[in-house]
Amino acid sequence: MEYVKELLKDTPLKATPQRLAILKEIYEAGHIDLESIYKNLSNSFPSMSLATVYKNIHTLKKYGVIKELAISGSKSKYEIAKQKPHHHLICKVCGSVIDIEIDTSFLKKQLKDLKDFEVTNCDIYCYGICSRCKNKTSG
Amino acid sequence: MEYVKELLKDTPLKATPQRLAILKEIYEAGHIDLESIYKNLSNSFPSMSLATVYKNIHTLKKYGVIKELAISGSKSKYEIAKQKPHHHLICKVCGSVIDIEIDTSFLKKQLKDLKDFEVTNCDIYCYGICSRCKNKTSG
DNA sequence: ATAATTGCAAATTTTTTGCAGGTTC
DNA sequence: GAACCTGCAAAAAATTTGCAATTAT
Repeated sequence: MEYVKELLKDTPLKATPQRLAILKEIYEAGHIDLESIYKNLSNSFPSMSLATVYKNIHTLKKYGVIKELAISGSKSKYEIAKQKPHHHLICKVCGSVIDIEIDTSFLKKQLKDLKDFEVTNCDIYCYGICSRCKNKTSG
Repeated sequence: MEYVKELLKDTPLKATPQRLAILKEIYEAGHIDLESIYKNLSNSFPSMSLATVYKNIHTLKKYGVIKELAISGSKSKYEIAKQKPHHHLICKVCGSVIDIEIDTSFLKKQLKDLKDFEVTNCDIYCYGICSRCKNKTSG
């Protein structure tokens, strides 16, 4: 619980048990959608209301504690924001998300000189099939 | 209208006036969200129902005629799928989307040898501020 | 003590569905 | 004429809101 509490230290947000439980869920899952957070917590935290999850996702995103991954064709997933810069592999079959480090110096080079747009950050989503699903299909 | 009709030729989809109007709207807008399609068409096509827009977006996406851009923090936008490969600049202020061609050879090189994932395609979303919004802010 | 947060229930918004009538190929 | 598509209205799902009671700092 201490790790997730740390995540709030630069924000005005209070460390309520509900909020910490939500953060812990995201932290442990790596990437998780809102409804799954709620369902998973319903066991360990029966009083948790869905509205609280919504409100927290909104607030945590607003303060940059978590980051939303908007995934084409399925629900958004959330991850802890403060991590080493990385991008994402997304399995088209099972929907799982895997972090990947990509050297983006080439990209920055290409974007630096745009004259009608000033880029601050890029998200790279790589779609394909994970080894687990691939083995199921071909095996 | 002929251009958008062409887009359906490799699919089993019928060229209804509603469907063509939706495609034309997406084609002309470049990138547009579902509700805007409906609202824009409500003038020129008063009988168009929202359910028809939903059903068409779903079907057109399924057959690869259009592509969904999942944008973190706002509604998905749709674009015509058959275009020269490109990626997207997204203005954080006004939400506008601009196509950009990026040389992704660097990326492919890095993704080719992953052993636990087989990448089929990548989407690059570059966030920042467009010149129009920048001029408003600083001017 | 103060301001923020929760949980609930209700309201709102978004998306899906079933079906009768009409249309495309 | 067969299969598909539309529009409507209703249903279902997702998200937001207001507020009284509670809790963190």
